[in-house]
Amino acid sequence: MLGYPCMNRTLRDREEPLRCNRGMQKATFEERGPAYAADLARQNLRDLRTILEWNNEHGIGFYRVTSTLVPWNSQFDLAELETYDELARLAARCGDYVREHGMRLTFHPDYWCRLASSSRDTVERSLRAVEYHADWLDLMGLARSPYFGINVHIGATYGDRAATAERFRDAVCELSSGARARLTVENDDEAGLWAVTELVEQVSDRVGVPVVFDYHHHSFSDRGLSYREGFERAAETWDCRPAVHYSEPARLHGADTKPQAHAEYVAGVPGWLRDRADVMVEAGAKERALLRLKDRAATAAEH
DNA sequence: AAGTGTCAAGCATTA
DNA sequence: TAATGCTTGACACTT
Repeated sequence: MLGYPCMNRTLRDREEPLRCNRGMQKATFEERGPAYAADLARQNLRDLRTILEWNNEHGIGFYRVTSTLVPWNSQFDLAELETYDELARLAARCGDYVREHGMRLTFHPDYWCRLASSSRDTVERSLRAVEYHADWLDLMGLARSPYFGINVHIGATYGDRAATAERFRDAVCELSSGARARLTVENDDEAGLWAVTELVEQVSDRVGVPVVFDYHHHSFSDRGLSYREGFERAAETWDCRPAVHYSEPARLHGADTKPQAHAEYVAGVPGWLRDRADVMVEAGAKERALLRLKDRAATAAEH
């Protein structure tokens, strides 16, 4: 399966925009509190169902859900919301649809989720972030498996790689069983950060967290492994179908940007990767990049 | 209605 | 020691 992250531009551009990432700034949250967050969450969950239907109708089975699905969820528990039952019903409608159609969802908490931080406060906030993503998956009734993963980066070395890996493993062991069962870890996009091999050896082999192979990031930290070799190392850490990320550098498409920047579209996902994994295509044009790929494939088949 | 500056959270780099 | 980039949309305020 192929997938795309978070925003469906086609549905967002409608007269009545559909989206599942309504949020608010701090001042508004302080003024209006969890009740307003619950109202936005209701609209987000309602639209998520429609986005999933649209995806399915367009042959897209894989989707990354935004972390703003329930805005400000770090500040309250879902269960304490007055509209909890309604949110639970709306979430269940999403999960039911996913299961009925054999689809796959993942989450990707933002870059301040730092489970290996040298600051204990940051670790605790990060643990909390993973937990509330897991709450959402529970609410949807989706399996406690990395198939419905919560994907994070280590994202720093704090000047001591071994100590950082150890803190990450310790944090993994602090998670609830439901959250831990869903956690995945992805290779970083800088040479000095975490490469596939390091994640496999220092995290996955020790505490069983599967490694999400990011094809583009691998080019910054390949440690001498080809793309295929990097993928193979990561694939061994999965006991279900691996999830991987694929994107192409914007530079390859003529943009004058830093090497890490993603292109708007992708020319094509390698067949060997598609055969073995579900591929999250991270392209600026989001779902339109996938539609273009399918279009190209159909055109090629005619010739 | 359209335009603009700013935004919860972390870290590394630079000035 | 303090500012900046990351990556990007969307919020919130101004015109």
